Amino acid sequence: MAKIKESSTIQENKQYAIQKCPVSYVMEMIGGYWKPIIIYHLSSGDKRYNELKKAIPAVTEKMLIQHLKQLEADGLVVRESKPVVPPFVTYRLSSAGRGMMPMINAMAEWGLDHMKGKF
Amino acid sequence: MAKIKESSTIQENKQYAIQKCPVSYVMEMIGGYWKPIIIYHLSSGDKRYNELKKAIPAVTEKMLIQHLKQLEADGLVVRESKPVVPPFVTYRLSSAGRGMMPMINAMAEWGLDHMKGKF
DNA sequence: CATATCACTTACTTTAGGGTAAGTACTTGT
DNA sequence: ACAAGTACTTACCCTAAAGTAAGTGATATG
Repeated sequence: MAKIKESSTIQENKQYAIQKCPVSYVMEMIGGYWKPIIIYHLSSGDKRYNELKKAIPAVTEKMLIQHLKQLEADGLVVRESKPVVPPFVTYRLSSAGRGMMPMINAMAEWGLDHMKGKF
Repeated sequence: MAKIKESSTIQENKQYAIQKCPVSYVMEMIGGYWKPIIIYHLSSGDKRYNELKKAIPAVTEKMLIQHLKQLEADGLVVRESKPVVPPFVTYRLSSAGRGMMPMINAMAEWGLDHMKGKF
């Protein structure tokens, strides 16, 4: 996975933000272009890798798998693979992942309100 | 302000995400490293430019002003300047900005819970 | 008359994230 | 023997976001 140069100011500032600010911490976890969309698709139930791929046609395989790995590493998503050929892999939200649904809904609600010009 | 090459796939995908997904839309607005921190400092009342600068020592002036301009352009923050010398400029949350506090609080709550290992 | 204050600007560099395209392993079906 | 299906990997390139450092304008103050 992409190497990071942990001596850069960018990294230092990011760490600072993530540690000082729980909101930055959240955004670090769900901040990729495709992550909210992946989470949305998983919120309605487990999906196989290929199902996600078809559900989100614009995403490339590299990005899809990269985001899935990150979500898994952050404990938001659980990956389950059956040792068969062809492979059978399913992804689903962990309890932490499901636990963020109220937050996600709050975000979506504000977003929709703001789009519509409320406030 | 930074020019964007709107013909790139990155831009297309971003537009797709922002339009399809209200959560991505929200993150586009509050997704800079410093934006949540700026919003946090403004949530307790108006601040002068210099007060923000002092309150967030690690941010550079370029980033601070850039994020403030974006927040203003997105209607989250209001800028008020008195035509005096030296300048006297204050920033405060707009009603839309204040309207996102419940959402921000939901995010912070989940973030803190997750940091502490809840779920 | 030089320096300080405030709120920015501007030109340039670096880096992390995203994108493209091709390849891998393993087995079943034709 | 060859293609098809599934779930990835890998190597390389491009762009937008972030950072660095210096400069601007208008006035007041010593």
